[in-house]
Amino acid sequence: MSDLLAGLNPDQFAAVTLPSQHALILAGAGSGKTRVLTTRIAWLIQHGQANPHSVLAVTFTNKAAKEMLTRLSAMLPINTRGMWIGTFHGLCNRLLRAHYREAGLPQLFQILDSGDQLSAIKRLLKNLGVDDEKFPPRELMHFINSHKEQGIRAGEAEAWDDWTRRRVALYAEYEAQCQREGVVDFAELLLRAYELLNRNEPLRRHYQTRFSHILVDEFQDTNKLQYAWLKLLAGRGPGVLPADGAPGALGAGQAVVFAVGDDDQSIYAFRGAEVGNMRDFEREFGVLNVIRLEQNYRSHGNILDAANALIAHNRGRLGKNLWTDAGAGEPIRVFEGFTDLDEARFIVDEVRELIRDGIERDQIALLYRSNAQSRVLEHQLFSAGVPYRVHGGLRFFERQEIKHALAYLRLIANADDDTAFARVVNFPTRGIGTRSLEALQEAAHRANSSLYNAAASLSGKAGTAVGGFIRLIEKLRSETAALPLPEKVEHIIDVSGLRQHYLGEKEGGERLENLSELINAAVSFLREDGDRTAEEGGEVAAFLSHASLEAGEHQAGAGETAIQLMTVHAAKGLEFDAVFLSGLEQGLFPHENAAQERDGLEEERRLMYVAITRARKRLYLSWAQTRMLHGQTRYCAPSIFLDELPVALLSRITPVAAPTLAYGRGYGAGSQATSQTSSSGGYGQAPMAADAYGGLRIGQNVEHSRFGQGVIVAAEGGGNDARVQVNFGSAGVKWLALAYAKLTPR
DNA sequence: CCTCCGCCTGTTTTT
DNA sequence: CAGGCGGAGG
Repeated sequence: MSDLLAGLNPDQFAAVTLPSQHALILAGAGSGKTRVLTTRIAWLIQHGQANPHSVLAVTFTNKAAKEMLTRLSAMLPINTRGMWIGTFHGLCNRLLRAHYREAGLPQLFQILDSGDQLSAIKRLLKNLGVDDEKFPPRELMHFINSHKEQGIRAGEAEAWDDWTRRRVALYAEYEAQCQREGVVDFAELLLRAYELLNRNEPLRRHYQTRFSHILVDEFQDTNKLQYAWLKLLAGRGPGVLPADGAPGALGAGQAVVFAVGDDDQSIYAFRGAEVGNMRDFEREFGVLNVIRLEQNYRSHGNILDAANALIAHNRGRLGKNLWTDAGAGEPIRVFEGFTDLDEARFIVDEVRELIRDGIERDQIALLYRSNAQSRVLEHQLFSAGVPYRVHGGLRFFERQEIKHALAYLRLIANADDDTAFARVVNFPTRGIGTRSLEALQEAAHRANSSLYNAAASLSGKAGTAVGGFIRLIEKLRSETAALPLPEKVEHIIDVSGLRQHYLGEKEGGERLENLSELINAAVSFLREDGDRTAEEGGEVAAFLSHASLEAGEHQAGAGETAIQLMTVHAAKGLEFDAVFLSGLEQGLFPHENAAQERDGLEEERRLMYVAITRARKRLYLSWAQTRMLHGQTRYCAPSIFLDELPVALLSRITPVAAPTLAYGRGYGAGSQATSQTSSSGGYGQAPMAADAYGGLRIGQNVEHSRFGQGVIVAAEGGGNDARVQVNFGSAGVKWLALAYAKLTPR
């Protein structure tokens, strides 16, 4: 226990052992952030400055929270259960479950994930007869969520035009619908918890007194509401500032806030994150201690130098320069492909080479800006027989068969949950079509009741299909009432007809497996989080929260080790021995849509910074002169980010064209870097890649989409600047840059 | 009620 | 190019 601090560098040591004052830790990529955070908690407890009960630590992802708990229990012989360590959403859920009455919610309120929220909005628009052309559900959802994330209720929202006035009205209707159904969306979870504490003084006092230390991970990703929530809990909210207000002074019922973040890794502005919270925090809390963790334990020097040089182009940074004593390492390899296919082939060739050299497959990552780019890479990996795993995409608890099964569970727990009702009232089909559903909606709307209640009172008449459904739900409710959770789930899958339905489906095999997996998930939930069930209103409610709040990434990906494919966003927080970053083209990375946004380019640059700093030993950057996008060929210029990297750190390993072409030399801009070329043959110095530019050479007949047939008469330049002179006969003689013009050999 | 066809629209994503 | 969604037809 006493060696808690062993092995910490001076800055880490200083951060961990800070006196009980607000602190901001600027933790660079790979600087041991999580370690500092957890050791700080352990140190506070060990030194009697806090007890486990009085610590609140908040993260953004379940993974980070879990990691913190694991490390903490390895450091201290304490029971981490019951400690308030979790995600913003998880902790708010906990708060609302404990005080559901005060928060104005039913005990078994359900959490809507984004898919549920979208269907709830669609249903609302339909009920109100609103034209969804004029009010696209997705847009409305964004409108509502961004208001909630700013802490703005429908009643307080500003409207400056008719359209917005209407949207505000719909926001209000949506709030009413959720309230009636007893459901809460993600943003609502935070806003409700905030309002609960803000309005209920005794409760606020209670928690302010209870938590003496608040620790925040990834502070740069907090939005306005999350920051306000933190201020409230820390006793810094409106009306609770100490009378003297001295900087850094702590009044009674105030907590010490220890915030860890990296402004250079702020990549979620598009969903409301405010980097400005870091500056505000420093000012509003009178932070006396700002500590920079700049020693990087992850990457070799060249990689770090590149990252530093790149991010230096951003303005208004808090300032930080990463360094390492690991040595310069290899140069960064830059590859320029003729097409996206060339690029993918190169990457897969290199990957195989790395594997042959003994690098573990799961230590190799293929990163890209947008998901659409994974396709070519996947195709090449597949043909080469290299096992790979794509991150992102559909998660376990988001699969339709899982959502269906859970909807039955939800409906049994809370009959007012119209989202759940609408999802399964006719699934598996039981003859309840659009007509009957519309009648139900109508009746429910008129009686201001839930669909379920409307259905129950309507179906009294005859042996209708709707009546059958109601009886099914009643039957399920009574039959499963006494069963433990996993058996409940199993019984529901059987009796609802879901199993039968998927048995009869051609492609139903995987879905059936997933349904069995759901039963397993219920078993392991009870085993791992069984202690949560009491405070959250029983097994079912706790399991349903778990399903909504933890999408269940861990369910997939077991088995053999594989190459990791993911977006740069998804790679944040991870590290790999070798990283390939592809698609470094203007319009793709930086993405063209970013240009429209305020400081969009800077956010893209931070994204690039995140990508670079994922690599430990080897980093590849690549781009393609032409790329298939949306079904047509795009001519691409290299990303400006490539120009922002010091040439001396780079080694160009672009295929050299046939010797007959003049531009076949001089790619290695960095002199000593050039000597270290790719380990796989075929690229680099040897002139063997004659067809790398599609077999172009002087005298070659080519075709151009606008100028028609022609013949290459001269060539000059290299890399991005490679140009050829083509005689198009009647269309004239033209110089064409290979980076832009598409020439097909004939 | 289900299925098929054609249109349309394509960032990033955790909770 | 592709997948998702909505409308029309069986």
